[in-house]
Amino acid sequence: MRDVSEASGVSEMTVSRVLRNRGDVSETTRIKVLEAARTLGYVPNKIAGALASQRVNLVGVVIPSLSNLVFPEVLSGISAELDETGLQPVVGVTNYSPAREESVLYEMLSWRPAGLVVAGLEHTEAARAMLANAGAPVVEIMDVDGEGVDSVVGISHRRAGLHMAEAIVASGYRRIGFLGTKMPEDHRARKRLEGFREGLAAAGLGIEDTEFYSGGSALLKGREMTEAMMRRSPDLDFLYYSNDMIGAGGLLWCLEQGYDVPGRLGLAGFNGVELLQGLPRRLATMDSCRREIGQRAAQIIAARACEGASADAAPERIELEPVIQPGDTIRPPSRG
Amino acid sequence: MRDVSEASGVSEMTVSRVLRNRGDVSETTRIKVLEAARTLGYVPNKIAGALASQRVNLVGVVIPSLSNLVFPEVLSGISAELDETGLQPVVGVTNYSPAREESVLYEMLSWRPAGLVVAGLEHTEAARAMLANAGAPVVEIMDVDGEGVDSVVGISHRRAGLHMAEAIVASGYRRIGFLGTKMPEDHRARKRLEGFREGLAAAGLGIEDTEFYSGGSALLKGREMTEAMMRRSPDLDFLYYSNDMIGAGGLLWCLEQGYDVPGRLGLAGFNGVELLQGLPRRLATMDSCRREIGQRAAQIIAARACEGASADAAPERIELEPVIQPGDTIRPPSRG
DNA sequence: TTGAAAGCGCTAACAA
DNA sequence: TTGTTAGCGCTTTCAA
Repeated sequence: MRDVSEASGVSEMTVSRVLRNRGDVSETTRIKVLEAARTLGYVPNKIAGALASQRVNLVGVVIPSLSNLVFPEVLSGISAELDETGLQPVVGVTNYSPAREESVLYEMLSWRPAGLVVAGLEHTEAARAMLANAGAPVVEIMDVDGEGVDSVVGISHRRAGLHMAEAIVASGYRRIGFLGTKMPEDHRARKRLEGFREGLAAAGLGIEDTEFYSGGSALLKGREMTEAMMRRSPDLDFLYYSNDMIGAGGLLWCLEQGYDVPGRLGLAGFNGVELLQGLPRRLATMDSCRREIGQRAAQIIAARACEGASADAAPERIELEPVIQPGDTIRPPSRG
Repeated sequence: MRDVSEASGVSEMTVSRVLRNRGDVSETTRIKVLEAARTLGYVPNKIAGALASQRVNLVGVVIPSLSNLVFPEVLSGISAELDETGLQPVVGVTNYSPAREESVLYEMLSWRPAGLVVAGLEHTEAARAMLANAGAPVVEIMDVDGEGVDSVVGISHRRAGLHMAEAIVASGYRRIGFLGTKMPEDHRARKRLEGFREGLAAAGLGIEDTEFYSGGSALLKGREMTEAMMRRSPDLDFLYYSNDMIGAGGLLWCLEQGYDVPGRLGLAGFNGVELLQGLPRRLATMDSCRREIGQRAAQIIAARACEGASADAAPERIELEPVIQPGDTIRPPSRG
């Protein structure tokens, strides 16, 4: 900035004011400064600015993975929403490891971000403590089944599973298999499964067979697991998949095998991914509201960051309602 | 830090040394400081640290989109590689807009990042100037067809298109349609198409019909465009898609219609996405080396950032070789 | 092995 | 409308 100040013959303070559109500056000096800045290719140093003003335009976003389509979509919602506010997302990936989450959080907090968006409600004790003392708005996203540190935006995965179970039962299916990921740290998938079991139990039913995978092409795994399960338990009349990709793989396999879907065999996934629209049949699913979750979380951060209302603002708690999209792979509910 | 210093009865300077594992510090004080830091929940302020040391552990990553599967994969490669180096990616999304790219770059440079990874070689003049004067290693990724500002890691999309054309011609296909995105700013898709035309021209052929889309579910668009094209130009014997998702949609449609694939009609996409593995037939494609591109770019940044060898290090230029994966939707080359 | 002084590049607060 | 002063929280450099 010193250079700009000298080149324009204006004090550093006034240069600073021009560059931030702050305070009253005469049009004459404004132009002088801007011109000097441009010809010098001056880029302000936000590190110094942030240190001096105690204001940072960075928002930390902590997610488990980038490979799982779902998180880029959330991130995309966040990024789009923040764009208009001058805030910048900084992404940290935990690979579903609580320990890594802890260190990613520590790293982020050392930049004194304007806000923090973290996937999930389950954290180590140390991570929770950091979030509680972050001195910035924190939004935990994707899940509302549990206690948040500050604000929470998400859906109830437990109820998502429950409702899907009810829909399946209402359609007259009785012998049900479950296929999912082998991920002890995927708490949302676990909660869906728990809710699902609960919903079946209410009708006196249970899951008759399960199949889990990890890694590899989800579409392919869906095929393989479906084949394995139907060979092992040919009497099943419904398969519930923990995500749409494996569900899509299962659907393709079933169609190739000539199964009567949804008559003889019903199928459902989870997430409501765009991909499903191009399949030969639309897989039943449930929208997980990913993009909207990202947007709402970003809005909360932005609102808190812009107003000086950090400490006194009450935590928000937004529960979105995932809706069942029956598609073509579940029978209509049986009457009476 | 002042608190830690007081609580441990050690000078701020020594606290700083302990917290950074720098210089010789007696085990006694080390423990005292660490303990004080832990009980106080102290998180160092990297803003102040960066300002004082003129060192930042942030790496700017500028990509056009997060919705297009491809970029999260690149990002994932970058993130994985940086993890081990203590560097942190900061993502900026341009939505394929050169003007937005310019402002995202400006924003990033104001944080004085340790390095910059930018998708593509096409930038506004101002953006180029910023990159050239970034004072940090810059890696332009995905594309090598053109001049880079500093280092470049990618593939030749022109040659990718060219080679696919050669393979198609070699397999005896003659009446070829092209289906792609309607995106003037997607220079890589444009270059592939140019290379493709060139390859066909070398055999005295041309593209007989084209179809472009924008927005919506790529799989579904692939179906719709394929149907439209085959109704309009039923004599086509090959369809080249600018990405695998629309190719997959096209493949599903063709199979449903009972087309003899690859006998009567050949198909090929681009990217080599994992998804293809679970389709009824493997779509011919070409690996775009996305993850490796991200990794290599991150390696270059990391190497430059760690050594003090910023200014003097020669730019690297890494061209990866995409390989055709013929899958099941292109005939074997016809003999002699 | 430890500490003291100076200052990184900017902005808040106040003065002119 | 503009300028001056002080200092953000750390690290570099030098001295002890």
